[in-house]
Amino acid sequence: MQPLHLYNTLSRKKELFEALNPPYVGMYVCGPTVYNYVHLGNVRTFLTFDTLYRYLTFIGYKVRYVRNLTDVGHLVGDGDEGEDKIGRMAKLEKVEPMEIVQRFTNDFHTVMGQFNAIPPSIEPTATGHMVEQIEAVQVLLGNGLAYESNGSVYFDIETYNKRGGQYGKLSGRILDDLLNETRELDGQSEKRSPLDFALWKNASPEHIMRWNSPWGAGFPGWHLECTCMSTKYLGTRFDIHGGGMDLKFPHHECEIAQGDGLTGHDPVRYWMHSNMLTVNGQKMSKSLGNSFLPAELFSGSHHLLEQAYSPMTVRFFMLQSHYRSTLDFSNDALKAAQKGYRRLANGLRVSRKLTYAPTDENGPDETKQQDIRQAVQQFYEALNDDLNTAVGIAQLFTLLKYINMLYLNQLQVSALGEDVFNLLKESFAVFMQDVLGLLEEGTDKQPVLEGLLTLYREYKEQKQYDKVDQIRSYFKAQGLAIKDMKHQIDWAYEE
RNA sequence: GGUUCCGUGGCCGAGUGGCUAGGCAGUGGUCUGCAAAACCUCGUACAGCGGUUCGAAUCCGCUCGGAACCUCCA
Repeated sequence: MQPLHLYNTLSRKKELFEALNPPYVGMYVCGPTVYNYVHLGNVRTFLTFDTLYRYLTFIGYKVRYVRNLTDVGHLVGDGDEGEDKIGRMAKLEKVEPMEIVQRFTNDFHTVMGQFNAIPPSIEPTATGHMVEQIEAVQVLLGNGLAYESNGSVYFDIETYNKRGGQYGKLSGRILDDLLNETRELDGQSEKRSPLDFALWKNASPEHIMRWNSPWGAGFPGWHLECTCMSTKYLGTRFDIHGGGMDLKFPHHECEIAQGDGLTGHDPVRYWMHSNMLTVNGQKMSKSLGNSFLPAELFSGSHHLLEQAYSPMTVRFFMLQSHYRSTLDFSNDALKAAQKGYRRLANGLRVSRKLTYAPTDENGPDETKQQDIRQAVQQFYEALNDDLNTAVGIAQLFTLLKYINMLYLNQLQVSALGEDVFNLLKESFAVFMQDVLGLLEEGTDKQPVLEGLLTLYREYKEQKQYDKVDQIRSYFKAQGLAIKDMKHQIDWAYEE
């Protein structure tokens, strides 16, 4: 079997994944700026890396997963000018900046929980690492890779590149082109070059988020926090750095330059980027006005949504595509995903009831055994191939078919043999729940349903079809279906 | 304009030289009080043109169409 390969943005190739210090893996993912609600596009990135985290753990790595919260330094508008996003919200609402941070941090955690994302091992904040950031600026000033100007400190890209740095190598940009294309902006005169980015910004008197520093009161630049927090918790060399594609330039480019300037090398071994969620072919973003919030999705209350969709439907929808492809949101696609997910969820429910209790003397069917073994094998192959969850899910549907056949007595357990039966049952549950993070929804209602079903069986026995139909309508209203099978009666998730 | 990427059957979406991905919808069947569910069956699609090759959706070139980044965004 092919071992795990991951696509490295830096080399533009799928590379064999070799942990720097096995069995440990360090993974850093750029988290949200907590100045507003996360929208569905943001969620895609976090679910991608949640799946990677799950899979790495599943195949035996001990992963330290660090995902930060940006609670200062991310500015509105152009480049290094403009208001702090959180500071602006705080002013608008006349509250403390930390109230803004707390509110949207809470929301973010709630939302990620709804999507069944595992919390990271460490979730550091920029404001909590002011000392580290100031120290980093001092080191870069000492190196001659940064310069102070009017109480602000900028990274000197020209010097960095003269010393062998390759600013632009991650995003495939050439320095001269960047210089020619960069718009001259007002107020950038304190920079030596328009490409230079802020490590520390002088705070104007009305700026409410400010910290004392050797250069006066100010605040850290957005790029610096990730460098400081990733290397603090994962070391000066760590395995994986992830984020959305739109962070490649300039954010991750700047991180490489900072990390290189501080440690003498890029701390990151594998750079990974997840692609965008689009709506009608265009990137979902707040500025385009085509974004919607998870809460709106769950309630269906948005003009782009024809109905409500559950968190697991959305998770399944996202996993059906590859993380490096753009994924276009549409109601038709979501509805299809909902049905597909519900079939799987039903399989999960049903598979728990299956036991190995052969009732005949027939021997195993080698073709079927082989089919199941192969599907299990191909699941690993798919995930090992740069986390190809789409192909992994295809295997799940192969396994589902056998689970359904066993459940409906269309196939006898003896045809599989005990080993393959157990492989089928366990693999399906583990792949779906542990690796892909797809849970069965609405399990709390199940006792009530079971009670109704008992009544249903009685009425059916007595051929009281009007009452039978009544119960069936009730189930239908809950989005469930009653199934009358040869040997038993059960319910299932339907539309 | 520069950089990168994409264009797959009714819809979504994998696949990157020969081997049916998968899901949803649709067809016919088995089963059934009627249904539903489940299972079986059926779809020869790869933007267009040219080239390389024994063979291309997959490689190369051109054309058309779309996107992301280059300015805050996961």
